Amino acid sequence: MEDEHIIKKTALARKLGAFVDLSGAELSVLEGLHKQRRTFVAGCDLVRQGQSGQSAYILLSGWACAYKTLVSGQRQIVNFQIPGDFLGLRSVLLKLSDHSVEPVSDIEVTEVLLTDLLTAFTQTPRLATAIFWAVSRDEAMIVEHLVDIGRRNAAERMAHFLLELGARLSLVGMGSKEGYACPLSQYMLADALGLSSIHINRVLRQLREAGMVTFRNGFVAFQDYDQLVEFAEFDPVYLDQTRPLLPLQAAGKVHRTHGLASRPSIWRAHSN
Amino acid sequence: MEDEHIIKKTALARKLGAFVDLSGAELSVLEGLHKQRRTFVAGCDLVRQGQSGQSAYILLSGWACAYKTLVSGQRQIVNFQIPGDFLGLRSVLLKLSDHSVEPVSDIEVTEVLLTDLLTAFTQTPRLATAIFWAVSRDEAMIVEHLVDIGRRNAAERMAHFLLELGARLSLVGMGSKEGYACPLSQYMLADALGLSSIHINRVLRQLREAGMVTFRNGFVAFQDYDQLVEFAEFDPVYLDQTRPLLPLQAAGKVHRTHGLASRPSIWRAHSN
DNA sequence: CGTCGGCTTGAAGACCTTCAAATCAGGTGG
DNA sequence: CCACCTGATTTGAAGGTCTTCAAGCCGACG
Repeated sequence: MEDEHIIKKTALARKLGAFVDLSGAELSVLEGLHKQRRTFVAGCDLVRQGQSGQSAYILLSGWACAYKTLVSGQRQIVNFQIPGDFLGLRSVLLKLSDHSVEPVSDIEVTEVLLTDLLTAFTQTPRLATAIFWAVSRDEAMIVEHLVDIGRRNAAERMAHFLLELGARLSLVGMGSKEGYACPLSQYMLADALGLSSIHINRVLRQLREAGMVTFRNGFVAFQDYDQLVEFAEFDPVYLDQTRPLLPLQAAGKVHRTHGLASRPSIWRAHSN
Repeated sequence: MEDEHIIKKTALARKLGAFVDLSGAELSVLEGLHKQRRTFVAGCDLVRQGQSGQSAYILLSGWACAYKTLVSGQRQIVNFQIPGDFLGLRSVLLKLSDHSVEPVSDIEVTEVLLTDLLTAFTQTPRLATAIFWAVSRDEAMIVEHLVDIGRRNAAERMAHFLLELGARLSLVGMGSKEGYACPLSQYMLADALGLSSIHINRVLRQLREAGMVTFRNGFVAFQDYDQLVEFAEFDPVYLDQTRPLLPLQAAGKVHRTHGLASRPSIWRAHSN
């Protein structure tokens, strides 16, 4: 149990460690943020859209997702959280939470209080910076998700999504270039990617038959990682993981995008 | 000129004032964040995707947008900024900026330094909270944008978008329930809403002929505000403006969503 | 052994895109 | 002053991507 505790702590610390090396003192302040430990069952919301006074959590084990529902009953999954991620952080400052958070599998979390967070910021500036970085990175992932849905077709979208998850999981030691365990159903993928579950199924088959990636029995297996990266135009800069966590051969190629934004805007005009 | 300066300052202060009443001392710290004042011409990027060491700004006048470009040359506009909004805040903590920021019209900004921001946080906790709120609200808008693109059809998406802009502009005194001046071209709307510019045109006509809203000659005119709100399922909670800034008759109706998320998850299962 | 949730497949149709081209307003130079 | 040019808007027609409807399959579980 104590041993397990140490392992859990590593997820967030390891993630933040990718940004700054944290001292022992900073690590113990980080540890101090973890208050009450709680468990939630899959499908039972932690945070509810439209309610006030929600609290934030740090995810220790399992997967969760943030989503919004429309009056029509449709829902859109905004992002998925894996161990080491914050849950519901945005909703603590809004009078009413703008979204819900639901465990995908059974999860363990620790509650984190806004006041503790604010005092920690004044005490340990480097930790504060690291947490700001984590929040910015979360936002960058939502933005990339927006690009996914707005400008990529179903297959590219799926490919990009699976690659991003792989990269994130690798950072906390839960995945590799080979693949990872993934508890998501095709219905969840549909709600996340803005597609119908039927089309999700077809797209997965398409990627499998193309020999790029297989998603079956709760496991994502990359068959041709590099081809998939090229197909999805996956450029992990927005994940801000300096040293390529997956030792990519294609590292040089992957970064070809960087100069692109400095093209004169003529290049973009009237593109659609 | 000095008079103009006071007016500009009000945009951010007025926005934050919607969340907490700021004291004179806090307002002067806020004022102290404004460093060098700069001007940018429409179409000339302030922040460039893939570059490092970017700075953040506060927008004083004019409109800007944040966007990402794909290697295929397509682009996705993530959000639009109006006076009182931060520009490029997310990119200051990431080693490489994940997005670009471009002025839609000629704009005036003040640069804001990360170090100033951090020290201001330790000095004036209430101001810190107000700025966290503003950042959370910006994120909530991006999330709602994600829902727009993922789960609403073209007409609903456009309607929702125009209503959100109206609500935001009203908060800084640049719009009302009647309408507002809007410098966006149909190409920009297309890049923002994940549609083709041709379809944008058709959808605008559709909404105009339905008697709900007219967008012509750089001006958005709401013809039937309430009908548009209902059509778009526009629920401004995520903008977190407690007192309804536009005095809606439909206020009671608009908030009917709140209880929705507490439905058992059976209601959502297999919805698509 | 029957049922239930999740996955798979087919066929028809809706929504949106692409291609193509016309109109219109503003600005520029002859 | 007017012809010309450029960029933004508008409209039509054909086609593709994805959705919806419908139904069969499979493994898990009581």
